[in-house]
Amino acid sequence: MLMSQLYAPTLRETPAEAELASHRYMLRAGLMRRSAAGIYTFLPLGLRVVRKVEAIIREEMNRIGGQEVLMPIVQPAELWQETGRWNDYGEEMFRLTDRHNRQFCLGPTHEELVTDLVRAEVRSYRQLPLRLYQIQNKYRDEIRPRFGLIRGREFIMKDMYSFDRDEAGLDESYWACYHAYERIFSRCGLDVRPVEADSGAIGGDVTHEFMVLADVGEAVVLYCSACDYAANVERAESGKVAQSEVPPKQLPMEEVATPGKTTIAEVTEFLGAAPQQCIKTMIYLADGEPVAALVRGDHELNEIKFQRVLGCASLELADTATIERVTGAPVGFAGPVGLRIPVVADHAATEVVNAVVGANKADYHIKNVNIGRDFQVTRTADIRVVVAGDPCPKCGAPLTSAYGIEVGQVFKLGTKYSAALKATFLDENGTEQPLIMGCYGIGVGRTVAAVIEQNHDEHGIAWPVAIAPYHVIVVPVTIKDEQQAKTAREIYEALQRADVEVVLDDRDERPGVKFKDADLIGFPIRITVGPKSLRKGMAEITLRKTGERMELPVDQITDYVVKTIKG
RNA sequence: CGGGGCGUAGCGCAGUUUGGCUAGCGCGCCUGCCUUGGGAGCAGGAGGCCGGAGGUUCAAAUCCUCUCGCCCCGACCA
Repeated sequence: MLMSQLYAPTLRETPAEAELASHRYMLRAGLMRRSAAGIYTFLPLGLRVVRKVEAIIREEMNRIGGQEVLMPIVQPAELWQETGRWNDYGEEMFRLTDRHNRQFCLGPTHEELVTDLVRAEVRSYRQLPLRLYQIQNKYRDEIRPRFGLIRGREFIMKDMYSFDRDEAGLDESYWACYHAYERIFSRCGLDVRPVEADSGAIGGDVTHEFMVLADVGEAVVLYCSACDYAANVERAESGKVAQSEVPPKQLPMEEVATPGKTTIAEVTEFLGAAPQQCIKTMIYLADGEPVAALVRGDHELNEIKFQRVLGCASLELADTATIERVTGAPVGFAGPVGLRIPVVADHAATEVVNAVVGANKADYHIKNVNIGRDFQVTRTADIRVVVAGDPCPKCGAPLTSAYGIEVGQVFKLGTKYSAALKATFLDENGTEQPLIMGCYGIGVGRTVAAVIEQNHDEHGIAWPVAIAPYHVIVVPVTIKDEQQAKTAREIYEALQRADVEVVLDDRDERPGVKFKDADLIGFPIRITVGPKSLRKGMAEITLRKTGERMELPVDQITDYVVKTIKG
């Protein structure tokens, strides 16, 4: 490809819309352009990268027995109504109506479609396991699209769906995919960490997310430095915190006036108590019924864990009226003493001796409250947000926290969709069974963005060879110099014959411009043909990632390049 | 959805408070000269219904109303 012909409009200045390195460089290097909020056009260079990531994904999916299909973007409402997700998905679903007033959505995912497809054809255990995947655009009307490809409303996603006859089969599918993902991301040049995660609205119980650790990530992950424990903050658990050996003596309860002090910060300051000495009481509505959650004052409640503990379908903070009704006090003075609703306490909250709690009475708190003596809890569970420094639940070593970009997720779905959609098969005994499903997604665009986050410097992108849009750019310092132009052309053609993906920068630009563009776009290898080396019959090779340079005789360039990109 | 900010040339911005005669600057783009190892220089040039609609006025990028779009922060943790 000739640079003069390549549609890669590079920008000297950063477009105002871009915050992250990946977003900035994808625009500046001419990989993509924005069409609407969270919706992008891929330009030739960007598309080449996307296609390469997809190719790697296809290879690894095929390798574990995946078969590619292509399902529609536009999906009928009926299927989604069958599983209940037409309502459950809410505002995030792009919906449309056709001329006959029939309702459709732009698929945010394809569980319904694929299950519908399979239920019609799969009858027997002999047809299992079945692993189908597809790569295509999906749509979610994100509340706030941002960060370029990382949180878009239209995005390219690979999804695989597995259908097995039993749990053991599902387990096999799941781990086959897990390991395929490790290979995929590693081949893309990413440093990825699989973490235990929450399954959220999709359903199912076992799930891992594949996280690219990066400061700009949207998700928080906790991982252990001593063992292999790693989890999304939504799921992360904490080990037992060591208690002091001699528990302090329990003191008598004492009501204290705390006028207008409704937050932990205000109360601790006013009373001169430590936040760890307080127990926060929060009133929630679980499927409409009030329930109280207790966490230590310096801890935060993890709603996702709390909801899992309660096993309820909906969970939200109670409204002011409900709080006043169940506690008898305005917001800010709730406490466990005398509460007549179910109370769930976090483990750490139950260990506070002589705690400060709300008095369920306006402008009062109670000091020296003790569990067992002064109040009872319905149950104790792990319901708080784990933070860095908390002990690892597996080995007790302190956990570290980091931000991550989620590039993939694997789920064990079980029978949630097959049961709802009556996708069944007959086992050896002739008994009808629901298919056991798993689903496995990779955000393709997000993966590209994540690669840039992990592979860039102040000059631009430094692509890993495996997904670089082109491997090599040949830059004659002065195209008007006949000797340089001729040699550059020869090198370019020799590389093409060797199946190297190469661009010749044939533009009549000053060298600085060409070097800057080469660095910005991020070709892994640059071959400079200039007067200095050419006099000696040589050309210069520069490796983008390391900045390493060397001179090589012109006729050895091809061999060197081939070896470098293969190895 | 709440808060904040922004829409003026392909990109980055000034001008808007205090309305005023030809709407500017830098980069990019086109032509020519010159230059060629890290985004050169000179000269000439093209390109804008000032996001859109309505209103006020002798006069609107500027004031008023409505609308559309985009960016950032937040979304209940007593």
